[in-house]
Amino acid sequence: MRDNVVISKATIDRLPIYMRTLRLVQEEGIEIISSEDLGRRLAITPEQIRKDLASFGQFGKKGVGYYVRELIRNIGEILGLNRGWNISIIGVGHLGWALANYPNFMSLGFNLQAIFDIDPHKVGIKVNEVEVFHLERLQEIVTERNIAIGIIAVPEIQAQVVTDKLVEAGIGGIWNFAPRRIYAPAHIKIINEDLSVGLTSLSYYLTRLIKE
Amino acid sequence: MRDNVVISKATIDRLPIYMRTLRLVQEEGIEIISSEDLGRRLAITPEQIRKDLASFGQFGKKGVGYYVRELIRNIGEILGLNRGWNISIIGVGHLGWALANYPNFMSLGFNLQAIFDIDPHKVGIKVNEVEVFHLERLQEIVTERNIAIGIIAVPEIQAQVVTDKLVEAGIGGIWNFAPRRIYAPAHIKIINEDLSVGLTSLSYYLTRLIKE
DNA sequence: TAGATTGTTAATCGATTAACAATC
DNA sequence: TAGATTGTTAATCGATTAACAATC
Repeated sequence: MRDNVVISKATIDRLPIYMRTLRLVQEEGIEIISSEDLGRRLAITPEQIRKDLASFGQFGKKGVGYYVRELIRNIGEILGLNRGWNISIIGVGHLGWALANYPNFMSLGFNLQAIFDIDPHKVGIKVNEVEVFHLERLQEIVTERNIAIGIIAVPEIQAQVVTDKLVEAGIGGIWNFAPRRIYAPAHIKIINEDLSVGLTSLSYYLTRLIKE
Repeated sequence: MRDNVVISKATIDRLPIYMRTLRLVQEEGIEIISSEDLGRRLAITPEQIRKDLASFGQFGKKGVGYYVRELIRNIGEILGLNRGWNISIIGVGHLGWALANYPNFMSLGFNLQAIFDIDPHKVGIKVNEVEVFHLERLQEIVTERNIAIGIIAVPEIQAQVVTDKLVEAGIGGIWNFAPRRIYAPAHIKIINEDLSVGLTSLSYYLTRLIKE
């Protein structure tokens, strides 16, 4: 990455989309793609794509385009997907269960190492071949298995307690599905995934579409 | 809303967050709140909150603040949550199952009216008291029950076929969980919820945190 | 009335789009 | 070489922040 250039969150959020599409492109046997063609597939302007990529380096060839294989490798490198992050899910409710079975995480380079819950009926079972541990053992397992990311899938009311435990256990980042703000020290990166926002904004747009 | 003022997507996406927090505030028995106090709870600047709200009308009282009850009603009105939208889920995999059991939708004013799948083992069962119908009956049930929103929770490969059926059935909006772009006529509102984006961007930030 | 807080206008900041020189 | 397409700089657009008059 270029020195002292801050990359916008908007750019970071587009990189996974580029990655996903480039993989499809690769499966189609296409070896070189222009920003024009990629943009058409993504409904993103070619200028935007070139700008995003150029903020990390020169990945394309003028007059030619981008080598798909190489670009996938480069974006993977930028996103740190080749690091094989170990992750864990806290909470085996419906959502935790679904996340544990989400097929795309592994193909992106994440390894689900452990699941935690406090329900004695759940502790000890396996979900998608991953063991469910009692939350008491969080610190121990996180250290032992070098887990960097905690996914919070517990009820809202327990989200902060779990956050505190994750921080104490030395986690680096949290992906929070509880619909509330959680507090953690500044060096912990938090991504909030509030499912009610999407549906509610849909309601907003439909109201306007149908009213007018 | 003020005439010919386009409201930014960023503003729309903050309204559900305001709503959620105002409800908590209300439960605490607080009747009046200033943009300052609300901002502190949300980690959003008070100016931002006032600007967002002011784009829809004058909901506050100068020198006083916002009446919580009234503001909740007003935001609900703006978002169209009082319309009692009928919604449906397509696909009873792990994710569809989790969404059918998501507790927050109903409290936001959405009624899950039907679930669809093609698996004969799933057709006829009930998930969270809602019946699973065969996808063949989509058109019929959508019309009959006045369903406005379809939630796509099918595998990637089937997302476009399901989209086409939803459009044909006369749905107004689609909430898409399949990690790919779906195509629909311009009058259909689509919200994409790509779960891999959040985790991948977390990987990006951790890479930088841990490297430097 | 005095203090507090909104709503709005102006200033700043950031992100996207346009244009084009560089070059494969 | 001629055509194509990147990478980068400049122009535009949009969103956030600052400032303050209005007023409860």
